Amino acid sequence: MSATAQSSPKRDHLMATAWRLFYRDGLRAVGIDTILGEAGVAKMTLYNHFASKEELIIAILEKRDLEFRTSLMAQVESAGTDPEQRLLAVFDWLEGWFGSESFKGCVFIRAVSEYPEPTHPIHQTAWRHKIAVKAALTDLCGAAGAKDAVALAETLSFLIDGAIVTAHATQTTAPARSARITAAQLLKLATA
Amino acid sequence: MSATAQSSPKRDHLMATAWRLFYRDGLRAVGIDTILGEAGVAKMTLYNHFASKEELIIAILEKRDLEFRTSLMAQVESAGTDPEQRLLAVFDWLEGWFGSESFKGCVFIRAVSEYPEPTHPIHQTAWRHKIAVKAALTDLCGAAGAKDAVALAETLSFLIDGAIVTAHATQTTAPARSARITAAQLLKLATA
DNA sequence: CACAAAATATACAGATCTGTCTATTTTCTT
DNA sequence: AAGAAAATAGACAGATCTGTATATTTTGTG
Repeated sequence: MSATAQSSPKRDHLMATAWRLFYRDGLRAVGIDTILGEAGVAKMTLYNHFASKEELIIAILEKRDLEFRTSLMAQVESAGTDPEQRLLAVFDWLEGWFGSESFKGCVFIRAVSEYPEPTHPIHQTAWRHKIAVKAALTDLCGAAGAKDAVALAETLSFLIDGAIVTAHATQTTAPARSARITAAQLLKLATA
Repeated sequence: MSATAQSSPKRDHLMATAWRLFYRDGLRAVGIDTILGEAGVAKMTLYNHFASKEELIIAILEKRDLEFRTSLMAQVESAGTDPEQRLLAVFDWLEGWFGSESFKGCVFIRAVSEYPEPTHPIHQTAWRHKIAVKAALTDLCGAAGAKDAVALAETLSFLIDGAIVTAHATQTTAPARSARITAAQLLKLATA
């Protein structure tokens, strides 16, 4: 068995189960044995696919990053061609996410929180997601005519992360609407 | 010994040591034995002052909430009487915090992240801090003439939380400046 | 000094943690 | 069907975790 194989039914199933438990309860809170029991997979199968729990977590975070951004950009595309509507579609997407059954905040913020040392591989992997999202926002801001797209994208990133944390703790979708209204105001200011 | 005693040299020392380690490494990452070893205190002393690790964490969070808000409001007071300057002083305070030696983000966001279930006592205690800060912001927004002080305070809360997470992961103070500029813009909009 | 409260050391329980090892069985490919 | 690859069960190591029990020593106060 090659430890570098990137896909296999067992590996995928393991990652799916681990993802569900990690997201629900926390990265440190969930032990390997719990994941294996829930997935119905032998311990050696896990360690043949991943060198350690840490590498399992990193693989899951990278997978989630792709899924997250793919889903988000799909909503942006579905918003049509108007640049402002495309940017605001991000917040509509947030609203849907906040309202989903198992919503428990942002796993990347939570990973950064659980592994607070910025040099830690998990911390760095999680933060790369935020950088990628900010890059996408920068494109949308630029397309919408913002004079300083980088600055607006950073501000919207703050707004989004704050809204996510609040939506998590309060179990409401309202933060998405508040953030959307503010985003529209800020875009107007940034293009004036 | 009364388990409800609210202060004693040993108890204070234990809380100070635990706070330092919890904040540096995470709540779940730090074990009781590590705290006791670092503090040079016997295990039974801890359990005579706190019913459990969970109660120790809650006591620390409540103490930090008070210290945090006291420090923040002191900076607001030092900004004088101009309502706009008082509100913006919050962001100057953030900048100083972000630049401090041991800055590792917001322990309350991190506690919410580590205990993601909203009904968990630690989660709830941490979130009460955010509610209290938002209440203080609402006062400042109202004094500054915001038409909808509650809405502006919520938006500024998002902005602040996002800036904190970014400052943590990037180890920079710049997010405080960015957030300050945006806050000034939003205040202007909210009073127009 | 004498008494009471607080803190101590130490051992212990029982669970849990990540990761390894081995031997067997299943599954897939040719 | 035969051989290779993957997955299995299960024991095991060694550390760590929270919390308890007990007996002793220190500390503070009258």
